[in-house]
Amino acid sequence: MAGTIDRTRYASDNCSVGRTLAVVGERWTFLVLREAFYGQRRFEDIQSTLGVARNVLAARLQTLVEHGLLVRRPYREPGKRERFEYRLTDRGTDLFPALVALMEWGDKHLPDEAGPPVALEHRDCGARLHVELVCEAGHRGDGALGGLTARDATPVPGPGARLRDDATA
Amino acid sequence: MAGTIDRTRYASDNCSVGRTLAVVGERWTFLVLREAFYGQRRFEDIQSTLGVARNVLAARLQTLVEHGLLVRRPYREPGKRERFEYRLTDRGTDLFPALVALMEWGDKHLPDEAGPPVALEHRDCGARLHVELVCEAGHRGDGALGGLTARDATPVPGPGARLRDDATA
DNA sequence: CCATCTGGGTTTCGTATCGAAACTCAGAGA
DNA sequence: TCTCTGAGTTTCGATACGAAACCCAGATGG
Repeated sequence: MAGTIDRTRYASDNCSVGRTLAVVGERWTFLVLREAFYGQRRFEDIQSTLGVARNVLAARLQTLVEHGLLVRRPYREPGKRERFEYRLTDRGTDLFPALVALMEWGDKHLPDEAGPPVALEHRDCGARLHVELVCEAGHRGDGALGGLTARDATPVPGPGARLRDDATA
Repeated sequence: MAGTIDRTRYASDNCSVGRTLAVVGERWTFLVLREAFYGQRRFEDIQSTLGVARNVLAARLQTLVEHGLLVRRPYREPGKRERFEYRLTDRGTDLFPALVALMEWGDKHLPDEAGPPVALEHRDCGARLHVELVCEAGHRGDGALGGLTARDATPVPGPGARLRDDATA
């Protein structure tokens, strides 16, 4: 894994991690998405369970809508006036593996004495779900589930890699 | 996936996602870790490739060391004085799947016209690596690689789940 | 043995973001 | 008409961030 993206040659400012974090890297964004994954859709519900400041929540919801991770859509309960709720789009649900990866790291390295507060079950069979690094060729690693680790990975410059302005020829 | 953690009953402040983000959720932290995964170890190198302010980099490195994701260790090049470098610990490399998940989301949803700037290869066989949601029972999904999606996942309260203070009996 | 260079930071100070609490707004119900 | 409610917006003090200057210690050169 080490040393395989030569930073004396390749720029770092067009990285997909950086671009992703520009969208979801602010303080409360992932927690808002977590609540969305748990089915929370309304401003008041998210605000009260999360305890986030209302102006900050408004700002986060707005940028998530702008970037297409949530859609703001009207709803109306009987006898109530029309209001708005926020629902995950496919773009939003695609971030689920990242959220689960963060959760699993916390479960392992910052454990609550009582155990994990949330577990993920396969809807169809009830077994536990995990995030894993897998090889397209189907090779398995040493992990409990056969997942690979960072030590099995070699990052290589892809087609979108750009040279640094000051790269030596 | 929807509505399965009842937030009128369960507290949100002991979530593993939240605890993880308290450690790695600040602005530059993931980018510092990314450079660490690419083999960068020295303050000057990280600072110049990332363009982060030096005081902020110093602060991020310090909290990553405090939380055990990096170790600060001395090194000495011949004819130079002793200096320090930062190396990933196992605790740090365990965050690799989260980083890859963020990268893959960016590759898919915020693509560079030229393609991904970085690809991951399996060190042993050269095939591409990906992050996937997998079922412990081995069930496969519809994805290209058989990975599951958020829609296959049901979050359920785990042993560490705590009731809200104001939860109704 | 004095000056300079270098890696790895710390200080200072101005700007941007966050958090808490108060305020707004519109439509439903009494 | 008065009040309630969900969904925000405004205001203002407290943090965090960014740029640039400064510092420190041990090579290295003259």
